[in-house]
Amino acid sequence: MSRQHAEHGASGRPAGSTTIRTIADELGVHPSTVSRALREDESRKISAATRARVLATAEALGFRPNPVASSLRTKKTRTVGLLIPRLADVVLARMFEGAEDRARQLGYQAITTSTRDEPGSERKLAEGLLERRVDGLILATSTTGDPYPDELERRRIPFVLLNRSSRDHPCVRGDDELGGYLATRHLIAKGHRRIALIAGPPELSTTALRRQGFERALAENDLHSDARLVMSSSLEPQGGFDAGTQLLARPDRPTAVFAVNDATAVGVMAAARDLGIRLPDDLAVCGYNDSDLSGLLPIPLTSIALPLRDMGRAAVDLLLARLTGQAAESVVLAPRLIARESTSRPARHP
Amino acid sequence: MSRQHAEHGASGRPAGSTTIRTIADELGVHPSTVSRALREDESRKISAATRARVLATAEALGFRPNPVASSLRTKKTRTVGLLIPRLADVVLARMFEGAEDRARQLGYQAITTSTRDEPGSERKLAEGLLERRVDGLILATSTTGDPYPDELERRRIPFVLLNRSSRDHPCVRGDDELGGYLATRHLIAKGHRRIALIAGPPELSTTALRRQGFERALAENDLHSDARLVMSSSLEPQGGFDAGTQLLARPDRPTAVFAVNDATAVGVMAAARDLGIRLPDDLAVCGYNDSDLSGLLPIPLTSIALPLRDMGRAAVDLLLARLTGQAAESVVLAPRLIARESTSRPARHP
DNA sequence: AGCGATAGTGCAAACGATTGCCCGACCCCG
DNA sequence: CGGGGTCGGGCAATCGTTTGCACTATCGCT
Repeated sequence: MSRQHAEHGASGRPAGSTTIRTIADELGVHPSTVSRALREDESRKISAATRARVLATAEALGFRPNPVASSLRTKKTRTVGLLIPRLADVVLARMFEGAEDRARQLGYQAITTSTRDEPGSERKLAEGLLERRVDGLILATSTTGDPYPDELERRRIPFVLLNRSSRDHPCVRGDDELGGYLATRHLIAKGHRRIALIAGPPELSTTALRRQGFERALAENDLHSDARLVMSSSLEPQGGFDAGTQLLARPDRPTAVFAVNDATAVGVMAAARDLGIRLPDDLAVCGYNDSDLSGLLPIPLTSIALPLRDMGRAAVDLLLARLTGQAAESVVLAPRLIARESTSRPARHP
Repeated sequence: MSRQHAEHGASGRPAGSTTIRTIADELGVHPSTVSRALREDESRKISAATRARVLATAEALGFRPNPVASSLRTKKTRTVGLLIPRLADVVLARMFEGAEDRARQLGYQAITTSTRDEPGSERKLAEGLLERRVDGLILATSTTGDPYPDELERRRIPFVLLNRSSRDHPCVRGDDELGGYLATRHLIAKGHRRIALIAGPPELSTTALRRQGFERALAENDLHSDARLVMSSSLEPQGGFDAGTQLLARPDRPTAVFAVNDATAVGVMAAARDLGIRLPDDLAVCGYNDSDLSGLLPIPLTSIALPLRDMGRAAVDLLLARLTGQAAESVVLAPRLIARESTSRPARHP
């Protein structure tokens, strides 16, 4: 209440100037009493009257509890670490937004770092977060052979996987097998029989499962899977462009392409353009993720939509469940096909 | 050294099990000695011999200092808060990556939250970060009338602005006036005389300055700025589409459009397509930011490139300079025009 | 030889919150 | 009136690190 405090306008005193002790002195009670009064939970050890007084002067003094002190004592930081491959990837960014949002709702802070897909950086960065004493980790980075989740398990460090699964660690992901199936079935329904797959990198669960769905759809329709029509690639547009250029230069080129993400699908479209192949008449293309660009391309792109934001949210929920020792069931969310112009024409067989 | 420690494999003991005190006991010295030995800086108050011994057993015991305890004592968290409008925006995400990277290099942790462009959320989220005791803030969210930076200044809270400037607060940004000028001059050089501007929201320094550059280029070439060819818009593709649809439906429609970002430029291209206007012959389009999509569109988009990652880095450097009380000069980085097919044809005047 | 400087450590008090334990007051009831 | 129970709150230790201060050798210098 002194004059020096009055300077700090709208937002009260500078953060940290008033502590639990200031309040205690003001009221002539013990700091521990203040502490208990401030946290509801404490099994009714505080009279309603003093609690009210504490709350009132806390408010009046603009008290902001110091989470650092609290963390030191409780050994909980109310912080979760989120590791993702690249932030500039729209898909991951959206999951991040969901996660960050949900974490904040629950009184947690999400802290995120991107591994840039550099080898070994997943582990290094995760350890960095652990040194900062995050309560748990969300990994959106793991690959199929990745030993790191196993190690975390052994070390009893709470974590969940996001988007990409590995072994049977708790994971929140889309149903990629189903997504691949839906995409391919859609193309088959349009009459396509020579369907290529831009498969992405093989060591990711996402791409591997989309491929399985692709093959299941082919098999169900008595189409043989032609290994020459399945191309590994990066997940960047350039990868789609390179693979697409090879595929489309073949004499018996495919009439449809399923690309495991939108970025490579865009690359394929660019390759087609350079080869003078017109969409959607001469070639159908289906992507994955339904990034916000899909609908705005000159030829709007058919794609598989995933509830990305919900996935981020669910990952946080799952992790927090693990933190409180509850049973943590993996979550698999359903994808949805969004049909657009890029697959609008029936196949024209040569 | 006991057996229970041996279980934890590759990464040493569980984080937090060995403290400075463990080491002190092991060596028969006082904890304060260990503390001093571990931090180089300490003005040579420790003999090389004991330092070596401390370092050795710290290593052997897998000691990881607890930053929470350290923060409590020093009142520094080595953490900076970064506020950005939307993470799913490629431009911002790239700046974020730069910032996060640089922060880590310097022993800091960047923690990021996105405001989703919701009104009032900048302030609310920033205060949340401050309650978490971040050492400083990087705001990529401020608008021209925004009172929040002024308030932070009054409260003596260290911060810098990123991308968008406000008053003369310390800021790292691209030279948007120059960028707007370069884009427009490029279009003029192609022979265009009726050039429209998709201006974005007027309350951002970025868009306002790009517009100023646009008008300077026109004035230098004795072209009058036609208010009917300047359209406010959102920064989303939809905004470009709407504005573009209006502009291009005019009988005396422009032969070129400068859109203040790539997303709206894509929207304009979509509008042109719907109206049967062909690019690049009937219409030239120039965007801004050179997002990685620009080069992959069916008609690759001419755009203005900014060193986004460097901007993120520079913002961290600037903030840290302020934190250590050094002079903090704002940084303005130069943009670069990347000419592509969307502006490849000379203007054809009706 | 004497004396001040200095290097190297130890000591203990912080930092701000949490929490197990204890204690006094009061109530209820036989 | 006494005993057990409950309620409300105080006490002090604790989390792990940092840092001002005090102390003791050792060293250099006159």
